[in-house]
Amino acid sequence: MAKPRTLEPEQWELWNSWMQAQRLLARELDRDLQRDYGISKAEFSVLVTLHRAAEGRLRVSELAESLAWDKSRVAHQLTRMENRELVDRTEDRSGRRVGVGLTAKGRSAVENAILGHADNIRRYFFEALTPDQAAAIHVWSRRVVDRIEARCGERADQLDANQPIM
Amino acid sequence: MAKPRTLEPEQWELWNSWMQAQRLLARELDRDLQRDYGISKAEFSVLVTLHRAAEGRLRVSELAESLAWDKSRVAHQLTRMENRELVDRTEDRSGRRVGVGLTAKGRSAVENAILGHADNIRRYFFEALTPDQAAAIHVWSRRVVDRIEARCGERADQLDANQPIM
DNA sequence: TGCCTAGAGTTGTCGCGTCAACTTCTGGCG
DNA sequence: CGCCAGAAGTTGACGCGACAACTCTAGGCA
Repeated sequence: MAKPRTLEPEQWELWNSWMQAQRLLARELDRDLQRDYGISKAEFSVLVTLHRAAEGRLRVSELAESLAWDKSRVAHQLTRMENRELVDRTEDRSGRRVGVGLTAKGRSAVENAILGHADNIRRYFFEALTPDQAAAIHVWSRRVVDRIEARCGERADQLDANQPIM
Repeated sequence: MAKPRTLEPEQWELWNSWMQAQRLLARELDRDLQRDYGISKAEFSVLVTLHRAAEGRLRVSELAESLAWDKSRVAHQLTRMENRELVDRTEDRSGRRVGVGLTAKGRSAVENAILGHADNIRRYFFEALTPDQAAAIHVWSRRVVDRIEARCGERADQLDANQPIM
């Protein structure tokens, strides 16, 4: 018996409902954050990371590392957020950008949003979950991440798992 | 004891690894599809849906229904894919667009991609999964979808779960 | 007949995310 | 010192996804 060349129907069923769950969940959390606090989940991720940085000010590369985001993604996100005055970038005397911090507006946004967002995660994610389901998902998630990062390793990529938040 | 206002550390841990798994998985599948078959997962979804439609030709609204996508999303996707000559739109005599079908190029792309994609799903998703984890995830996914769709129902939205594929 | 509403489909705009290319700085080594 | 590799950061281009606004048409009904 060679490996089956396609998935079994019940595997497709699982795959589809998982994809669906994942998509709806992300969309719902994003919408709620937008509606209730006026920020997106990408913005929220950046704001939280800055907020819990001890010094309150990070370099782009530290943000990228901490979020496990590509540095160019961080740069684009920061220019959008700088336009919205949620963060500010500081420059050294030569004009080189060298640090990112919260503005007053950014700080209050994240401090307002964080509890509501946690509530939403609990409501949509955890309240649909029994403890053994939680355990199963946790084990499996880590294994998926490990396997993919192992494959990335073959390509000499590096992605430290750190704190993705969203 | 009121409800806790934030998540427990182990809940954050689970949440983070789940989000991470979900993101890496989607990205990896997308990259593989792109590299091996030259199509994105959005394109793949559309092609598969058209491919398994009995008549081989669908209306935009049927595609949207079947994919559980917004109709405007479908329209945008189709114009990109029409430019790449993966699909073609047929018009009635008044020039109104009235049907979408596969081109020869689209058909061969999807027929090549489908087995490889199923393999990738198996490799990344199912091989990291024990049967009881699979069951747990399946139950939970459906519950998440139900809960969110119930909430959407309150807003008089409709989203028939049908066949999301990716 | 003429109106009028509901649905189908498109378009524009914007934020997110990836990739590749580019500049500028920095540190090491001859 | 001068050079050069590599890291830090930005930019541009492009596809994806959501939302709102628009056109057009078919069907119903006076």
